[in-house]
Amino acid sequence: MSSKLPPLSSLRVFEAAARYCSFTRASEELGMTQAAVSYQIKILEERVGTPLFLRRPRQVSLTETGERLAPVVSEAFELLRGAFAVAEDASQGLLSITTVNTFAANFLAERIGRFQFKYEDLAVRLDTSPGIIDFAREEFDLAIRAGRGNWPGLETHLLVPAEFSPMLSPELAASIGGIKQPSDLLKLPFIDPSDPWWKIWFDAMDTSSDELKCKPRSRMGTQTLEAKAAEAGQGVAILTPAFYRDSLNRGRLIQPFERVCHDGFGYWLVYPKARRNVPKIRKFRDWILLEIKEHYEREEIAITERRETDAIVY
Amino acid sequence: MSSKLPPLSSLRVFEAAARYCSFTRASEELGMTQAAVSYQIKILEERVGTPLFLRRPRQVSLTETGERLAPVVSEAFELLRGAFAVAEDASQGLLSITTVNTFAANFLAERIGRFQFKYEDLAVRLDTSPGIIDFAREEFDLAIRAGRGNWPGLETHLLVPAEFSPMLSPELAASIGGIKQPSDLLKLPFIDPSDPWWKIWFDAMDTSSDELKCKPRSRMGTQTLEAKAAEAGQGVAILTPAFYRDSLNRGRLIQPFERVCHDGFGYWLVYPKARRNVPKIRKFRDWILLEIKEHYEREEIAITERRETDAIVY
DNA sequence: ACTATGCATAAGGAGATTTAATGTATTATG
DNA sequence: CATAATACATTAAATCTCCTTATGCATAGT
Repeated sequence: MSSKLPPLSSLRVFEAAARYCSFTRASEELGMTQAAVSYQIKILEERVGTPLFLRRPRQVSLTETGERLAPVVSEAFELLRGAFAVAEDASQGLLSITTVNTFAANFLAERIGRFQFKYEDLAVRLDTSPGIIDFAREEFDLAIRAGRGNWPGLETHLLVPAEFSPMLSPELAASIGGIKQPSDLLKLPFIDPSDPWWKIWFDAMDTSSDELKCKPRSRMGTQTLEAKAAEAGQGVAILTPAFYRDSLNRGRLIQPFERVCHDGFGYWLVYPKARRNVPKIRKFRDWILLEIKEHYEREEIAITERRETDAIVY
Repeated sequence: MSSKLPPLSSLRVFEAAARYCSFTRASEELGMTQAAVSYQIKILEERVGTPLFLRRPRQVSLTETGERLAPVVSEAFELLRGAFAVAEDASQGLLSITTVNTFAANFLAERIGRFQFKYEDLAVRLDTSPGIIDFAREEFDLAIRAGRGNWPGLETHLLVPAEFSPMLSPELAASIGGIKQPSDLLKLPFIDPSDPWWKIWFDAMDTSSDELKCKPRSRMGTQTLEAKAAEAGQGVAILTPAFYRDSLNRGRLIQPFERVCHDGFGYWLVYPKARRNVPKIRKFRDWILLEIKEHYEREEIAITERRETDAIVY
């Protein structure tokens, strides 16, 4: 199918040497010594079976064969150069992120616009899917996943620790005269009584929760629906407060107890270690870590404010 | 002017791997191990900054970027393959020879046709020029030159030793009653009395030639004209018998004495040592050496025959 | 469950490539 | 005309790339 190609390294040298008609000049462009150029040309000439350059006194010139070869080699290299320049650009121009739904809905969706505004030449593809992701197997630059952050070979940044605390609508709380102590919650319906987080939280509050039977695994990632149900006053949910600051501030949900628990899980930004310095990856990483930082700074303030308000309400 | 190219060796590997969508298959085509392919692809991916293959369970497939790159890389390599195939063919298809005039006129001209007939796909360019030739500086495959055969870096084959002996037309010989002894020649005009060969020859025959004053350097390469003059009966010339076998056989010239001298000079086939195995060079070398061999075999016979004839004439 | 297939990785080494130093030839210069 | 400057060739030694061997891991097929 294909006659064997000459050594490719010698071709690159030939291309440059032919352009300049000078081994010395070519060696400068290629960042090597003149001796190396001379050597490579010799290799190529031996391979082709005929001289490619005529050694004139103070310059070399192409032989007939060299003259025919040079433009084709140049063209081929131009093709490659073009293709790779585009490929590198293109690969830098699209940032594809896969994220678990909870994080997308409660944090990323409302902020990603700012990222796109800041980096206008960077298109963002946002994919929402659960489960783990194998970067060797799927075309994503970044992933946001829930877990403990122990993924080998991947760079990880904790975005939001999966803290949790019971939440409910103010109306539901008022229906039983307010929530004064943890056991009050047990008078109300639970939106997902099987969530293991309940036990952890009640244990931390030294309150028995035997009547709830927990599932073995937490179901992080489905908080969005539970939150909607809680807002609608259908019961008490155990949620990650950081994701619902807005609802709390607007009074659509209340978090009756400051106490948050957490089980070591969290939402992580992950990507292959080897790609940590790819520009678009760096851009997103730096941006989101700053957003997170600011978010928590504002949350500090919000909590203090609510505490004061709550003191009035209850 | 040009963004740097990725390592070219990795491109060749990529091209094959993309064609097969299989590292193993590619490694077979390329004659290397699967590990080597894997390594090269990794290099390239790191260089481009993005994966080019998705590692699916039992096969790899191209990523979007890989998909865009593959056809361009293939095209570039196809270009190169084509160009070099042609160049190699072309460089094999034209044999260019530079030769000194004497040899061309007296030996090569009448035989080169047979070479061209034997190798019809080989065009021959015959250049007649004196002086030395620098293969690094001029586009010739072969040269035929007069000298002592001591050219460093060049492969040399002695074609015809520059032997010499006086020759003249039979008519001129008859005009003084035949040539019985060397001194008889001195009674006749010399076509080029300054040729240093005269002295060597007369010395070898123990005959004084003081009346001739020789130039310091022989003038090999201009024999053709002297021979013509001798045939026309204008005088005695000192010539290389091997070149005038035909004239001798036809009786247009006679060589009165068997004794030939030589001064170490000769006609040589020369070419760069490094190119000794280039097919067209090998073809010509083998062909001409055989022609020479046959020429001398026939000359042996001719000399014997002439000797018998001469015995009758004189 | 077991085998076969396909890719990844690590270590080691052969060979290719590059450099540094030097030589040769030619042109330019004082 | 001698000298300096330019450009390429050549050599040996150092370096580094690339390849192989050996091994591991995951998946698909039996």
